[in-house]
Amino acid sequence: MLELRHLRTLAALHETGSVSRAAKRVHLTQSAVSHQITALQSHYGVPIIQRRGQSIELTDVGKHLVVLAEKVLDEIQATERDLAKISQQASGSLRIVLECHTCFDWLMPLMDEFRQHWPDVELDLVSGFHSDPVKLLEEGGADVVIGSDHKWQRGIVHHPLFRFEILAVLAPEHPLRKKRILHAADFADETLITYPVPEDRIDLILNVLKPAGIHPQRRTAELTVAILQLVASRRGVAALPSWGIKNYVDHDYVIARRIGANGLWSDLYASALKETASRPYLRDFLATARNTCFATLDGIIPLE
Amino acid sequence: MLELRHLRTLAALHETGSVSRAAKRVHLTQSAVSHQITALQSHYGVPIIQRRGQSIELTDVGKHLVVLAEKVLDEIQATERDLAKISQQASGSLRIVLECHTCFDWLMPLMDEFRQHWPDVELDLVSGFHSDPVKLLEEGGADVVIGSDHKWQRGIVHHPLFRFEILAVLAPEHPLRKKRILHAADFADETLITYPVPEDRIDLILNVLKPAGIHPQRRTAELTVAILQLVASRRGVAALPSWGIKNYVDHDYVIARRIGANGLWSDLYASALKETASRPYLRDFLATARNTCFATLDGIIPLE
DNA sequence: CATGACTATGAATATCATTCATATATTTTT
DNA sequence: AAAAATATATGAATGATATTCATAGTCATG
Repeated sequence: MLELRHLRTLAALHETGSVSRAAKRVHLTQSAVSHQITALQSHYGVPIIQRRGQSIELTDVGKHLVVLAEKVLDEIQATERDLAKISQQASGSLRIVLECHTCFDWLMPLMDEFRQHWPDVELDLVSGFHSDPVKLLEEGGADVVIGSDHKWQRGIVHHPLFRFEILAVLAPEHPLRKKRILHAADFADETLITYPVPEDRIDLILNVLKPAGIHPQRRTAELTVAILQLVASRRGVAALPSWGIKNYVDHDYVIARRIGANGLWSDLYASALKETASRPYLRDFLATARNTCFATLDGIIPLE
Repeated sequence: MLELRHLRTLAALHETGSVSRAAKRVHLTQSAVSHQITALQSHYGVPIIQRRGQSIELTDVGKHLVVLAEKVLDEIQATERDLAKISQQASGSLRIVLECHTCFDWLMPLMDEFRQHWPDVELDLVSGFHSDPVKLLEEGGADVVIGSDHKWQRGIVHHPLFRFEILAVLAPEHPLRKKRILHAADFADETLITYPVPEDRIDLILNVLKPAGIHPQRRTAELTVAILQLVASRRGVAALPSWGIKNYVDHDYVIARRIGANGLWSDLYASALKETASRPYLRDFLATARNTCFATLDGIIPLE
């Protein structure tokens, strides 16, 4: 018999277009998802997915079920919000610390949506730079930290959001355009354009350049668009999330190159105090964050 | 985590107003439903039902979940109809044989609804009296029989619908009004008004009067209203399903009395050939039949 | 053609829902 | 008032079945 678990994986299947990625998305093994699919298919007596070489495609029946899944899962989320309101767990504060500057791109629309759903929650973005954001949580100055730190700490829970690739961004006519993959040495004579944060918070420097003993010039800008403008006008190169630059790359405003043979990847977590993490509105925030990210951001991979 | 199974029992809980009846409705034990409730309550951290002495009442939270459940379950049913249409399993015939005359009361609106959902299914009511309706199934003259027969037969499946009580119906000023419970002997000098079917198809005669050697006079009428009119005008007494006479009893047009200490009960099944029973539209028909019956008919009890 | 990435499948395992047995609570009956 | 009947709750045992594990098959790519 049909269960919500099936609808959840169906939705993930649609989002990710792959059994194994969908499995990660719903925190199962690839095998489990495969079994679920076969179970569904034998239940309805018709195929639901079709192998398309590498990845998979949903059949007509599959698509109908996905439509159902999205509708139903949304409705469930909505009534769970209602339940929180009824039981008066719908107020409190949600002060967000953002370690990843580019993330503001997807966070802003998300915050707008959140504000509508939880009008009684005090929503804020904690501005400024914070050397130890987790300390901020403990001191009560913030409620969630969105960043890549996830070392175990007493009383703190880290909710995995997603993994994304950081690409080098160049002007279209930049000499390095001829290389498909860039390495540390390629950055030696470049000016690196970054957000105005310390070196140890920039993955490219921390994980690639510094280990190779390369220390390029730096120049900073506050906004992603500003960085891209500088790159496009050949003032230097940058390293940004693939989804943050997709539009600009698609329009040939800049070009993007992989960094290192396997690429430079970063993981994003939402961290909170154990107690605050159980609040309905925070759970809802995280759920919708994941939903919208997987729906709107290209090339991201589920974590865990 | 919430699953459809929870929503299904929640809906049953709402319909039946009792844990044990809901359990029967979803084919589980009372214990299982009780466990499900406690699981849900601990998941949401709030009570969902409240004991009201004998039966139970849903809390505010519970009611919200029921609303969700009904919406979601309807949507699932609707898309499952769509799936059948896509995979071209939405045509065929549904010819219904009705052994229980009163059932026409709930069957007619159901047929109207069904016709909208399955426009390509040839829907018919097989009229006339049939001594061996199951034979009709095997001969291909009908697709479903709605009646109380459910003895095992090769190739036939009996889907339980519900159990209902058959009450004696009297004119309000009938002398027998003084008795709370009627027994076989009470019918000795009465005229029994029935549908025009053989004696062995009338539960009162078969299970109560004949064993007691009582053979009252009989008079027949085709329609339930006609029978009730005859009863009201003191031409005799009748024995009809409790839900079939509820409106008339509530308006004091007639009165109803239990037959025998434990009452006279009858079970209703929908029987079909094994192969036809697997058709999507037939499964849908049975599901909606149960749904509408439990929603609209008073005093019926889930079977099995 | 070898290698890596993805999916399918049967068997083993683990989880968790359900049942069983029993206790508690409430209403009805005598 | 006590007893019987009816309804629900609960812990332990059971059973079902979803998930994982181990492995083989498929498809792309350099």
